[in-house]
Amino acid sequence: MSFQAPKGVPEYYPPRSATFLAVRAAFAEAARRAGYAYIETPVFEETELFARGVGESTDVVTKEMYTFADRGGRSVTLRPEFTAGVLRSVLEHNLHTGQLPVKLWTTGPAFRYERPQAGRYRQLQQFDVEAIGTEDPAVDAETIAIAWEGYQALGLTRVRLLLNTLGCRQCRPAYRTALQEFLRGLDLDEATRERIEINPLRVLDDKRPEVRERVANAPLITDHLCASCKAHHDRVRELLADLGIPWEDTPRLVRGLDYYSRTTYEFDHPLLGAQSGIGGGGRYDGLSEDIGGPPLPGIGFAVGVDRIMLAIEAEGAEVAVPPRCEVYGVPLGEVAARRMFSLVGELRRAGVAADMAYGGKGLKGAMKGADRSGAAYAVILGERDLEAGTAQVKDMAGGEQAAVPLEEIVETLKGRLSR
RNA sequence: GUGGGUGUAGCUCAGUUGGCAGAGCGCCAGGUUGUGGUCCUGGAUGUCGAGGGUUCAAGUCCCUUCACUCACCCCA
Repeated sequence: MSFQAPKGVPEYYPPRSATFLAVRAAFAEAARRAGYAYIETPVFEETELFARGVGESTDVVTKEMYTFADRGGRSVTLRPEFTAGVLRSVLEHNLHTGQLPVKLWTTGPAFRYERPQAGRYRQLQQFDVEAIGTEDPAVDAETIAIAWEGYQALGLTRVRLLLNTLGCRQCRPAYRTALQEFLRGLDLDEATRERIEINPLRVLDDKRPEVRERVANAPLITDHLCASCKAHHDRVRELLADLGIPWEDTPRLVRGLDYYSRTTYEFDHPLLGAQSGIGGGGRYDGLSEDIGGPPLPGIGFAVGVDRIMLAIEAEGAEVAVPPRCEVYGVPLGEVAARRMFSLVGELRRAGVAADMAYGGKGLKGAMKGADRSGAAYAVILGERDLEAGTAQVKDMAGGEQAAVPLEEIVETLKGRLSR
């Protein structure tokens, strides 16, 4: 076969795909319980939305977007993240004119044209939560708690929450100037010197040891916060403490998208290698105005489903998945196969996960299928059984087998499975 | 965009100074014609990534190319 999946696009197929769905379900359940409703937004949007929403100076916009002209000549872009599209949809459909905050979740693929590596893909799967229309720090803590609950539900024990604040339009400019003045005095390479002028905060986040050393004494945002940002940040931390969620104050944590303000956070996993961020989010109080909307504060996060899969596998966490098959039918001969087909249908309508051997397999092959299906029970139906009006119900784990009248099979199996 | 590593069976990988293409797992069949797993026996499957070169002879050496992968950068 000469075709292969596009570069940097992970695929999930059985049995791993069951875990993929379970990851989404764990976060969806946490969001639902917190009063968040589902929103479905487009996978692509007008290019301009992302350019203005994500920020012209970000790497995501300048070199990572999947942008193309459609047949009508419009420039469209596959979403590199969710927030801009969700906010656009909220504004377009006037969801913000009702009671606030508007609390939403969504999930699906996002796209960034990057060189792939472990945990970094060109098509990445995210689970996204947004709370739009309030500055209440309780909602900052609530979104963090939803992500935290998701990780807990999946059995992940090594997740770290890194917390920071980036200040607001009042206090950040002065800090930014102070930081730039400090950084300009350092001996740094060309690319880094350019970043000092474009986005100086990101220099703090550099991974190279020699750079880390040089910026060790850089001024920190936490020393330059205005009174309201400081109060906001303190309250978020108090509420996290109330919920029993542990965090690490990380004053150097910077996020790559321009719209963040005040609360920013990242979830990190120590077993993942270079791409260790398994989720991240923050407040975006100016974003609505950036894309032409009214003043409308918001906060949200996205978690990376691909990286969570890697974290689950790295930790060896056992994620519960629903059974694929509880009862497996083993028919012998064509007449029995036809009867078995309707019996399997009855079982399914009764809520039992049921499958059967197809293709006229022999007993041995069909039993092998029963074994591999993971079913707790096999139902064997041959000519002798048909004549007697019964089928053999076999307990796959113990091996015991007994004849059960065909009319009683569904009830018998439902009873045994519920134990 | 920059740098490193790796391409051999469905999967994970051995393959010596250049000399018959291999193992484990998986798959199929039989042992057991109405019974799976465990066990035993047997079997099938290869463009050695691709193209070119050196050589009596290339999986092995040389060149080119493609793919995958890890890291920088950046981010979920």
